[in-house]
Amino acid sequence: MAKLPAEGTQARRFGKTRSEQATALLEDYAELIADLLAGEGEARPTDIARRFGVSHATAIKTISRLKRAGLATARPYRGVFLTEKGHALADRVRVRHRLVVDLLRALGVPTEAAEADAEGIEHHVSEITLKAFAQFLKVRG
Amino acid sequence: MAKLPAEGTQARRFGKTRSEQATALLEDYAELIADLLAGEGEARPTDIARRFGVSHATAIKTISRLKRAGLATARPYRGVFLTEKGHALADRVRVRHRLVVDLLRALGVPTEAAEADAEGIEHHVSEITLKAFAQFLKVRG
DNA sequence: TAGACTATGTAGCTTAGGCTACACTTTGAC
DNA sequence: GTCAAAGTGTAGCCTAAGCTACATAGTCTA
Repeated sequence: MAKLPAEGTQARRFGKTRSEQATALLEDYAELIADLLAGEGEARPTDIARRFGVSHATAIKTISRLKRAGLATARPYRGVFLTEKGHALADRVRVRHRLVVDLLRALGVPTEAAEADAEGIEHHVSEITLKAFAQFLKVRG
Repeated sequence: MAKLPAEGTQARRFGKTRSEQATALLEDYAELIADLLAGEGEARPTDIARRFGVSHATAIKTISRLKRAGLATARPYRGVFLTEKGHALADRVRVRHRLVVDLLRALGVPTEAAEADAEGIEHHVSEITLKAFAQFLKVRG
């Protein structure tokens, strides 16, 4: 913020409302599930929970939200799968993640830190900023 | 994420836990309150609510959390003030925000978008990444 | 000084994301 | 085929962040 918007400007670009934060989590889940499906052939709640460092109950609850959002399907004891919409989201997220990590590394951030920070940053990068990142990486080689 | 951590790696660098998100909001509040105090001489709940685009009730509740966290003081109908700790936090946040915005602009992101994205990004930038940003800006002039 | 308007505060509801505790399936080893 | 271990699911709790509705306090003007 730093600069006070003039009276009445109705500043609204603040700290990512609840729903935006919720979306970020669904994005992470979609991405991880896609990775698990690609790498292991299946995505089980317990694995998901372990990777995120949360309890399996928490993972299951979030998976329910994924289902409600039309991003995933799951049958009891049969693992989680992504819908077409879920796969599309995962793909977009993966690309974006890659770009953010590459940019950070290009700026001299060590790989470890770049990967870690990208997890948080990526959800807040707009399309226009993403374009700028890509352009910078291209020009800079 | 993209790369699956080897079995047992206990990947934990994920989507900013609840408490980290909560911290981000307190940071935003501290920064805004500091701005209001500096610019207007006082920080009233209604102004804070308006700037964040939330109801005054929500703002008051968050102000209570600031108090509990030892970042602010407030007496009924007498506005909000920052403790020393709160001021220190606000200063750190301001510096970090500036750096992120400057970096984005240096990468070619338009000012508007840079300001907007920085609001979300800044809370996820580690010290080491911040250093890299500063270094890049210095070198690049 | 009385009202009226604005600001402030409180209560109670919702959703999200976390947890633990407990119950029920599957699976794999005898 | 049984049984134990591992995985899965459910219930119920907590905090945070949002809301609306309502009640109370300050302030300003006629």
